[in-house]
Amino acid sequence: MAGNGARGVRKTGPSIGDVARLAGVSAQTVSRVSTGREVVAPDTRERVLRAMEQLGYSPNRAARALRDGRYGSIGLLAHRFDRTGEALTTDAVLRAAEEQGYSVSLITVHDAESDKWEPAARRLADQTVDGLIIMRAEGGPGDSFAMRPSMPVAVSDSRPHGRFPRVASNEFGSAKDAVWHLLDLGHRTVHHLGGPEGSEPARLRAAGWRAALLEAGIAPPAPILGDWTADAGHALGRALAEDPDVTAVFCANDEMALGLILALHESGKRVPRDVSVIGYDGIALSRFSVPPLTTIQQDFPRIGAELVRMVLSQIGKPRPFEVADVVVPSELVVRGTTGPPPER
Amino acid sequence: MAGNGARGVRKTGPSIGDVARLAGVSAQTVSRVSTGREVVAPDTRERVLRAMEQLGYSPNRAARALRDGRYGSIGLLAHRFDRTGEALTTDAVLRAAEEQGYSVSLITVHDAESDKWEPAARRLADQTVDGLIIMRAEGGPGDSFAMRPSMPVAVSDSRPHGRFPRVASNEFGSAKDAVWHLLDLGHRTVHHLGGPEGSEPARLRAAGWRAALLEAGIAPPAPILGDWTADAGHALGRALAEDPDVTAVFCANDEMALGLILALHESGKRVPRDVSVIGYDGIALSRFSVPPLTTIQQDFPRIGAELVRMVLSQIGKPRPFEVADVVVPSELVVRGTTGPPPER
DNA sequence: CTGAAAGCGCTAACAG
DNA sequence: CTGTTAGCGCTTTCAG
Repeated sequence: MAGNGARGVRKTGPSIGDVARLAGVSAQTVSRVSTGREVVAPDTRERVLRAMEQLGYSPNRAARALRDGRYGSIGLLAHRFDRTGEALTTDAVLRAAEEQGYSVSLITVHDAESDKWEPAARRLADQTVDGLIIMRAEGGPGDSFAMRPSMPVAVSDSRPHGRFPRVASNEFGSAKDAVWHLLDLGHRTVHHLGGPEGSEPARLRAAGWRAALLEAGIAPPAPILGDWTADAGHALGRALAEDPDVTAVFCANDEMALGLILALHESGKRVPRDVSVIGYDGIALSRFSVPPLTTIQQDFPRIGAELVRMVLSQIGKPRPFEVADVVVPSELVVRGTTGPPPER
Repeated sequence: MAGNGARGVRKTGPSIGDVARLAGVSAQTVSRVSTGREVVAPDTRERVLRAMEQLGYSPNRAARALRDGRYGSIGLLAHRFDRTGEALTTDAVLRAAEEQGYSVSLITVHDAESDKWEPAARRLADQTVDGLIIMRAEGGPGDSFAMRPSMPVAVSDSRPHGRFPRVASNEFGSAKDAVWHLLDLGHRTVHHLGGPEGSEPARLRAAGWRAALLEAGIAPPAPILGDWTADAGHALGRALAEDPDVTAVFCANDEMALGLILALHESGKRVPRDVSVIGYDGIALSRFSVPPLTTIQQDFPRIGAELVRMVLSQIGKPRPFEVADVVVPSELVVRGTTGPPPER
């Protein structure tokens, strides 16, 4: 037979046609049973179900996606998924997505350098997703961020480009609250153990810290910048621990705060008697450090839910989307690592 | 025109045909440029690329998946993704998968009850994945676990059903090592703060604890069972903290250990002077507790990589698969929470 | 209530 | 080097 084409095509498993053949009906009838969207005679239905069972049939989702023009899946993009903030947001996104019948695909961008974002975005546009959530996009996405133009996007914790709707928490205000809490306790200044350059949350938290000090008429000391890890908090914390002027430190996240606390202990300083420490995020373990950590509690479940809502609300709608940002409140939780400064 | 069919079909974006039309070539030539698997004349190539750029074309993956019979994606199934162990494994799986050109789809089973596993599995068989990794499958999958028969599966930390290849760490042996470390320090017995019933890792860790005590001729005290959270460790730890016979506790994970340590502090007990504590997992924060936690360090990156390797090695191969289990070593890391028992 | 046809977008094979 | 053809599996429309 000449030019019969389509050689090399691979079959996945039993198809709707196989079931139809076995049940002695047409493929459409199998489809009707499968989707349940149309009426089928009870005995026909039975026969089809038995055939499905027997063959271990399950519908081919690629075919369905091709036909429907949608995948039923959203992509979640981040540098990594093993840090607490990302893990909590991921879990929340997953739950919210599943509630809406969507699955979640993970995509990493290995490096914070913005040149690496473009290939990632290209891979992404290729991805089998109907929408995209960009989580904690440090260093990116830059303006070169190429994206399938019709792809719905929601962004968390990133620089506003005016291009994508964002979910953010009131980091600036919460950071100010944290610093004011320390000033109200009587500290003459507050040091800052910040997040890395290029990170938008790090920038906002530092800005809030600086603003509170300036409001109080205090010249902000030079901040120390870490990479969010407890390791960095510990290593950089040594310098802070040796400095007798340091009586209060506002940290950009809980992990660094916990690293700092260990460094303080190793230097013979007591928390909070000698030095007060505040973290940021409210990770589960912050409640169980010794003493329990005073921190800014973020509402990760709500952040995840809002991100999903934002992306899904864009699907099928024509651009321009409504790009209103959503602010999810976060608030200071005073626990055991903050107190008045030591008496001179 | 009669019976022309296919109404209601949705287009996703610019297709290969649109590009072909604009560039004045055939669809196949566009495909050739897109895949790069065949030679195309340089000027034709240029024209096609320009057309792609202009239309914002990116290939429709559903169509490609349908044709190729593969999705380029693996599914990762768990109860939750926000706990440290899961988050670390997830991150490792993602990296390993990406290295092999696969993306990762997350699927949750909300409840540990095994009746909930079946719908999840059904959803899964439907999923656009070429293989499946089941991570920390507490309470399941039971024998009723229905699965597309040809679906490659790898399982972590679960009961061996002899049906799926597994990646496991030597939990029994490591737990024994931990308990022997405490006995060697002079403790007369070791208590156990265990994981929930129905969890295979919890069962193995408890078994190792029991075995070590029996080897030493000590009758194991009744274990206390928690749900892996620091909260549980803290709440259940109160009883342990009040019991004067308790001088050493082996905990089934780090979070519970940290909760217990806080409870001990609140009762005025010092760690390790009054009570020694060992955790399990080696989460990042275990190094930074005060004092740093003695624990069993798991090699999460390697576990993730092995899981991916196992699943991918099955793809395209006929059953029965080689179902050899892989054991990833874990080992005791002695830090600051263990010491000799207090003198009487 | 059921069957036939058609096409979503892609690419392997073949024929120029 | 490029075009034609066919079909992966599914579901909507139309005709019976």
